[in-house]
Order: sequence, then C-alpha cells, then structure tokens
Amino acid sequence: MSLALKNHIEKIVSLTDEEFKYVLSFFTKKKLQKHQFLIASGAPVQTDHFVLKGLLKATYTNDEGKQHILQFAMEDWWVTDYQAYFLQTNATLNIDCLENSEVLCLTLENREKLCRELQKIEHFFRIKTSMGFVAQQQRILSLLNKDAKGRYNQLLEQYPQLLQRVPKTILAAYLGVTRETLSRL
Amino acid sequence: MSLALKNHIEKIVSLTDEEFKYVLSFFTKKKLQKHQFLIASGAPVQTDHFVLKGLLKATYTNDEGKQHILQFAMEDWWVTDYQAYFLQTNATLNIDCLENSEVLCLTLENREKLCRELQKIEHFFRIKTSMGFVAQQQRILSLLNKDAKGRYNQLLEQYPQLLQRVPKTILAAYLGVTRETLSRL
DNA sequence: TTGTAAATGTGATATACATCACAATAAATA
DNA sequence: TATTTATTGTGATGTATATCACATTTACAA
Repeated sequence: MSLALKNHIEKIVSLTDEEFKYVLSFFTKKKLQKHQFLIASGAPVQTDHFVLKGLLKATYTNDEGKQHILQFAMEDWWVTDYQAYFLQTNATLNIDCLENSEVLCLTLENREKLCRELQKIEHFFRIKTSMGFVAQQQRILSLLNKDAKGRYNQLLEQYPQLLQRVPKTILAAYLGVTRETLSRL
Repeated sequence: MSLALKNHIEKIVSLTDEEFKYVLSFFTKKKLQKHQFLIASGAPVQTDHFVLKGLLKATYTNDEGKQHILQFAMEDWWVTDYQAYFLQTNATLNIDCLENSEVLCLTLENREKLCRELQKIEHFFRIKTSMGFVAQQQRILSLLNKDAKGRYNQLLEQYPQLLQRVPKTILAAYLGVTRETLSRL
C-alpha cells in the first residue's frame, strides 16, 4: 500500500487526500525479485526510490573486486545512487535486492516539479535530507571512532531487525570488516 | 563582505538585491580568534554558520580522549553540530578555529522562517543539503575502501589548500590515523 | 632575544584485522 | 529427495596501523 508513503511524508508535513493523490501520481511502482538489480553500475540513474516492501543494499565495488555497503534500505527508507541521480551521471554503485521488494520510483524531473508546485514537498525533502545528513555524520564518526566490535554493537542497537534479515557476510561489508573478523565477534 | 553569501546562494538560486538584503537580515556576524570555540560540547547549539573568512574544525572526542575531525570549514562552507542544531539538543562536538575567523550565524528559528517565507531559500537549502549528503557518502566510501595513504592522497587532490593551512597532526585526525602513521606517509 | 610549547620525524614493539585455507552447516533449487 | 550453492566457524600466518618513547625542528610568547 502507498499509504506507507503518506504516513511517511506526514511525519514531516500534513497533506490533504487530494494533495497526496497528486503527489502519488508522480511516482511509479516497481516490483523486484531477490537478487534483482535496481541500479547497475555504469548505467544512468533515472529515479530515487521509496521502499514499500523488502530489503535492498547499495554497494560500491573497488578495483580489487572488494565490495563495500554504503547503505541498506528497508520499508520506509529511500535509496538510489544519489551522486549519479542528482548530477545525472552514470551509477558508480550497484543496488540490488536482498529480498523480494517493491519500490515507488521518482524521477529527478518529477521531484523538482513536485517541489516547485508544492512547497510542502520541498519542505519535506529538505527536512528528510537534513536528517539523512545527520545520520551519515554519525556513521562517519562511528567509522573513525570505533573498532569492528564497537561498530557491530552499535548496528545491533540501532537496527536489530537487520540481524534477522541479513547474513553476517553482508553485515561485515557494511561495517568495513571481513566476514571472518565478524565471525570471531 | 557578505557578498560571499550572495554569490554562494546564487550558485543555486538567483535573488534580487532586496531579497538578499532581507535574507541577510536574518544572520548575525561573529568574529573569532584562532583557538576560540564556536561550539562547545555540552552546550546548546543556537546557530548554523556560513564561513566568511578563516578555517575551523568540528571534532568529536571519545571516552579515551581521542579526537576525530568530522569536518573542516573554510570560506563558503557551512558548519555547526548539525545533530544538535536540528534536534535542538546539546552539542556532542567541539568546533574551534584554526585561524582567526568570521562567520554569519543563522538560528534554526530564522532558518525555518526564511524557508517558509522565501521558497527560493528553502530550495537553496534543499539542494545544498543534498550535495552535502552526497559528499558525505563519498567520505564514507573512502573510509571503507581506502587505506591511510589512499585517503591522504584523495584529500590532497580534493583540497590541496588544506595542506598549506593545517598541520599534519590535524590532518591525521581527519583521516582517522595517528600522526605517526601519516608522518611515514 | 630567550624560553616554552607545538609540530614533526623515526625507531621498537604491540595489536587489530586481513588473508588464505579448509571444514561444517544451512539454504536454495533441480 | 538429492545436489548444488551460500553461509558460517576456526586455525595459521601476514600486514597495516597503533602505541610508546625520544629527538629535532618550528612557532609563539614573555
């Protein structure tokens, strides 16, 4: 249900039913299977995505083939290759599904049109992005400050659900350690 | 000169002289000496800051007394303890001056008022924050991906000016290595 | 100028984590 | 169900970086 999006937006601004209907008309729904790619490195990035259902991961693979996870995205989260999306360049990230998923897609053009026409939505995205910015600062501090164990414990505290849904191999790639190290706790 | 702020904003939206005059009326100017604190850990965070002149660092000090640098801020950059600013809680960061500095201060109340009254400004902050978000994702990838040398080289490439203005001891705290390691390149 | 503090370089050693290797389960798929 | 493929644990060893210690240089202040 796209009610999820309405509830999500209304945590920041309230919308009439007509307004929300209008907002929703700018999105398209997409269903993906586990292991399917939402964004493939090298390809243009058309859309940002609000996750209705499922779980995805955004990863960067370096020259030596080592994969690092920039973010997870589950229900009510947004995910895309933001650098490529905002600058309209090709993706450097891969985003794929850890579970069957369902997302609402928003092109940059539609996002900007929506923000122009409904200041409430521009407000929503400004506040949302500010909160995302703060969350990322916390992640940076965590990487600077804490060792593997500390980062693992913090992740458990913040997102205990992830532990149930994601294999440890994958968690390790998010924490920036090898699966062996994580296995030894 | 606060022309710097006008030019800065106009990279994203254009403002008439009257509009800019109005915008500027929401800011207050503050001058600081080298070593002076703009934000002190534990105290409330009243304002966000646009740097007119000088150089500052935002740091987090952990339980063992080790200091990590979350960001530098020089001319045309914005800096505050964003978590504390947006959530109106006490600072967990310290922000102090590496050089004599001059900043324009904007309270959260004024920021929100300005955004409400002038959509252009809400647009400006939305875009600005989105770019900041992207820059931080790059920093996270750099911390996950690169070793000390790689991160150092990237910093040199991105901000060669910093090298002239900041002692290596301090750069090390930004890169997440000890000064000894950085000294050995 | 002289004295004190900050910044830098370098050695010796310790440690967290990576890497490689292999085995044991658990889960997905034919 | 059987067969393959992913996930996890654990040992042995290597390596980047931390830590501690001390000397040298540079900046700042009395």
